[in-house]
Amino acid sequence: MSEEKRTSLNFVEQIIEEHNASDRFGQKVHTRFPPEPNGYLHIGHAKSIYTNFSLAKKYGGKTNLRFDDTNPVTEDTEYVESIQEDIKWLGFDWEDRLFFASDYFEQLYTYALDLIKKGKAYVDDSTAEEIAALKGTPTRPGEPSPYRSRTIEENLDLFERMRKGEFEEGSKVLRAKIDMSSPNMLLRDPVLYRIKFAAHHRTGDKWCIYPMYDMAHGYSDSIEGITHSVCTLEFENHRPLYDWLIDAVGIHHPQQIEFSRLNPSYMITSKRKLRQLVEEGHLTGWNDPRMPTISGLRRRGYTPESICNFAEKTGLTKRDGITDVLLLEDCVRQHLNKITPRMMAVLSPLKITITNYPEDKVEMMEVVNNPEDESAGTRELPFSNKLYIETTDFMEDPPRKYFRLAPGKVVRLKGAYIIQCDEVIKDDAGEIIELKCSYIENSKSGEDTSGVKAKGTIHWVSVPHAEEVEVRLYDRLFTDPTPGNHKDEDGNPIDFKTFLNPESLQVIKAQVEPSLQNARPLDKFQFMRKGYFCLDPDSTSEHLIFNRTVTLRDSWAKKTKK
RNA sequence: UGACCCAUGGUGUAAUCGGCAACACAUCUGAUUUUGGUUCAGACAUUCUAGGUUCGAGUCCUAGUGGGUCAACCA
Repeated sequence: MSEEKRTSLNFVEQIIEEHNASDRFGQKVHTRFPPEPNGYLHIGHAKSIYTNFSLAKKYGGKTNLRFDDTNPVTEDTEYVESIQEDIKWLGFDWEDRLFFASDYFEQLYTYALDLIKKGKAYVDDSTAEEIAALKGTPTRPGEPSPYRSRTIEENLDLFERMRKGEFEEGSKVLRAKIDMSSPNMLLRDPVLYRIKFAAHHRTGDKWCIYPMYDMAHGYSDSIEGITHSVCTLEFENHRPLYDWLIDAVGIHHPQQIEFSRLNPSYMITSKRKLRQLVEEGHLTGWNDPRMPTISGLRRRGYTPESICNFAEKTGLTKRDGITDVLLLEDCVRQHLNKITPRMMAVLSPLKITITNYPEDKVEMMEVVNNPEDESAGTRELPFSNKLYIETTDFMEDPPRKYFRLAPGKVVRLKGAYIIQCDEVIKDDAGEIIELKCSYIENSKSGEDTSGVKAKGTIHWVSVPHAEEVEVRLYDRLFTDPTPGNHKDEDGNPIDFKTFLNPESLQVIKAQVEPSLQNARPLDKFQFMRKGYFCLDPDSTSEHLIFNRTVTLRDSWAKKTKK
């Protein structure tokens, strides 16, 4: 993981240090990650997880995992499990501090009674439409509900009966009594409890009233002794309500701090939209390697280290903007470059025959596994007179500065000999189907006395030893940097699916070196000169599937594109 | 036409008490290289605008401008 090289403090750390200086929380820092179990975690959550855990760690504190499970109709145990798996995979540990907002339902209920007794909450019989109508607009004040002036006794009675299930769903809510003319819409008597005859994934049928987010979140923070409740910018307007609710009851008061959410280009991080992609079958599932979900990135071949490094590098501020996805790709390349063994894999095979090499001879070539890591050692690679090279590594009529193979030209076979192309064989359609080459005998890698200079070095696989595997070449899911942010001429939002990249997945057959047979699910490799790949968990020993995580940087491709 | 928040290279961030605008990614040059990878060297900004305070302003003050969020019995 990235070492702490940052000397400056981000704005949250500055706030924490101010709190420490004034001793607001007794020098403690206790954070929490509060996902709602209604979907899979994505890269934006990864940043939040990283932020909360690393902030606490830096100041010697702890981080809780708390499921914000206050809406039984959308939440499910399936998500509770995947979320825990993802956080663990990222490398974070909540130890014994796994909580659920639903653990606090009884306590929350007594807070509600307390609010009622203090005249700060009331039961409203209005319909949702009536409440909305009286709420006003941002520029027009709201008006009080006809039920706003009920007596404390009546409110207490009604609320208790709400809990007992005496009223129909939607017929009554509990609202805070704050200020119907507040310029902050959230302070216009927000709904605190609603009636829902729905089974909860943990409390079953015990409750038929459920607290709303604002009711549950701050109080849960308080109950857990959270000091710094870090969330995203859209909760900024909720902070006055967060503060009001806690002060109204008079309990431990955490500080809510909002930062701008991560917004990588060419991605979408709306749970609703991601669900749509899955449900409409545009992808194979939540863990499709093109998904920005943690499970998708994992299957794509990303490492936790690279994701955390990305979270660190994007920083913590209150400005919102777009983070170039190239930064994420750089993070994963950086890590994979250090840890992956280099492998020979020919993705688009062209057969060559080395005419002056004995037909039945097989030489084992010793090659370095990872030039960035000497401890990775070496391995042996079979070499014979029939090889596959990359179709793109030969050109019959090459441009200037083309360092690869061409008629009459030489090229180094990585870890083996220098060869020269003598003859191009084509089929009836004029397609090149094979090359006849000759090798330079005393040019063997490591013991080259030939004096021949080859400008280029290419990768190869011995035909009789090659394994055919499936390779899935992934590209970005969208063709537009901000697929969710476009409007047509009339100002109507354009469906983000319009920008789906039709070439986000290309499935091919490749020829790879035999040692790849031993790969295990999610093992990561660099396919020489091609990119980083990892073994897909759907692979069987008869059918290996490799997912391309990311290509290598390719300055030649960049140059020739122009 | 309300409230809250934000504004520094193409992008994301940094700049202590007001003191030569720094880092990463991207882009472009060049060197090295048995991966056109890696590595190394170099290039790339009048800090949203206009006033003001000051010897000195990205930083402080005033007025603008631009952008984001808020009108679920979602979180």
